[in-house]
Amino acid sequence: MNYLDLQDPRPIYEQITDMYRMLILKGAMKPDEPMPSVRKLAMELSTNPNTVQKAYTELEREGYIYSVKGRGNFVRDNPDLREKKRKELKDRLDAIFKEASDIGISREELLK
Amino acid sequence: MNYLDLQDPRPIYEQITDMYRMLILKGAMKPDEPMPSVRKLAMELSTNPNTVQKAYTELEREGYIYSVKGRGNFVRDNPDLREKKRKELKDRLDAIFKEASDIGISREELLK
Amino acid sequence: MNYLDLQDPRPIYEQITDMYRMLILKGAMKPDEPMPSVRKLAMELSTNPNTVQKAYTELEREGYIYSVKGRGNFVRDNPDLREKKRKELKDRLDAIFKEASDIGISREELLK
Amino acid sequence: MNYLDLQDPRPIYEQITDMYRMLILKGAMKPDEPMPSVRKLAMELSTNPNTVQKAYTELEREGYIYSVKGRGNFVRDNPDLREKKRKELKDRLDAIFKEASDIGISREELLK
DNA sequence: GTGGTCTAGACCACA
DNA sequence: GTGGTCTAGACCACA
Repeated sequence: MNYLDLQDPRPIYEQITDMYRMLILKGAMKPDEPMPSVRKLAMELSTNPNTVQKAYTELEREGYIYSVKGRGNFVRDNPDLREKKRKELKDRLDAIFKEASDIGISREELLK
Repeated sequence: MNYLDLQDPRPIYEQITDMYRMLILKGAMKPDEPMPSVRKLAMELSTNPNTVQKAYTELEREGYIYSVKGRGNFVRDNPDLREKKRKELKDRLDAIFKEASDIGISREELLK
Repeated sequence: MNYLDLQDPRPIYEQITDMYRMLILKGAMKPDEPMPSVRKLAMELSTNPNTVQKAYTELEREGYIYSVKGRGNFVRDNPDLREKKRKELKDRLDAIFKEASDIGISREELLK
Repeated sequence: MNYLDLQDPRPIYEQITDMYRMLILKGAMKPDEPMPSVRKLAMELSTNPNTVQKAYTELEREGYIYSVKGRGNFVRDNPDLREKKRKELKDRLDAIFKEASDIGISREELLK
């Protein structure tokens, strides 16, 4: 089980979303598998339920999970997410290459 | 001269540091060349002098500029900066490759 | 028989009322025809009997069904329901047209 | 100035997003015009700053506004929003027509 | 002054 | 039990 890193400059809710995005994209959590309950995860991470709720709301908005009132949150079956993530990583890669090229460092020099 | 992009989510002081880091690394500003005065740049960017000051303090801390009391700020002659920056870009690149590999996307798939 | 869509954001009891409202208005269920028993439907939908009970109470309140103590629930003979539903749909339609017109989109532009 | 309707079953934060979505789409608020500050709007609506913050976060996510740290929130220049909204209204319209047709009510009967 | 994050705790709807 | 909304209040970064 992963724990939060208080040294990490990212806000707690973002560390939680990042953690579950990876678990879901990696296939470690399968479609329709239940997410930990908001209150339980808050206790496990020694954080506030509102913070977990905020993370879950964000994951739902992004299509990673869905929520059923009174029952809990569940992993969504969303095959597009992987492709979206690939594109996002590709864009970040290109931004780095551009930054490098602006100061005269070539792709090759960076990759080697 | 570049202007600030208010729609950019980065804080203003960071947009300023980023801008001057690039200008210096690129060689567009030479060692010992004077930086614009804090007040003048603040006016040009229609921002708060405190914000420009914060950016300059950060650039000084990173070794990009030096300040002379009563005279202003100047570009520092620092040949290591380019290598430092290359390393930083390389690290960010590797972080992306790791993130990709964690969800089963290879370097090759990302680069093509 | 329709099943519940757990990814549907509507609460389960509402999905049940919606389903039976349609079946009754459509004539797929006739007056005095018995509704499935609360327990049986709960099992079929793998949901909680309390949830089905809540749906039935709502359908009764709206005049779609009537309940006979000890015997179960039955479709009510209620010729006004169709007209009520027509009016409700009409109202929702007008609300959409108003929302559109507020931002300068005409009925015609929306309908085409 | 609009006030909240406590009778309204929608949550407060949603009433706020709905209100500003309309104002922006209608053109009553222009690109780069400042939104009321979180604290000020909270006072005006006699609600909690967190609730306004939640509304603004949602508006930002949907592309209606952008936020500048330390300066405030501003209306975004986003010409796609109107088309998105038109599509959303169209979809809701079609859903009503489908519901009607399922119980034997024609488009014409509903529109007249 | 501005927004953003977080905690503690209440209350509600739903299953 | 579950999630969702809201309040009150603190603290931080930024301009």
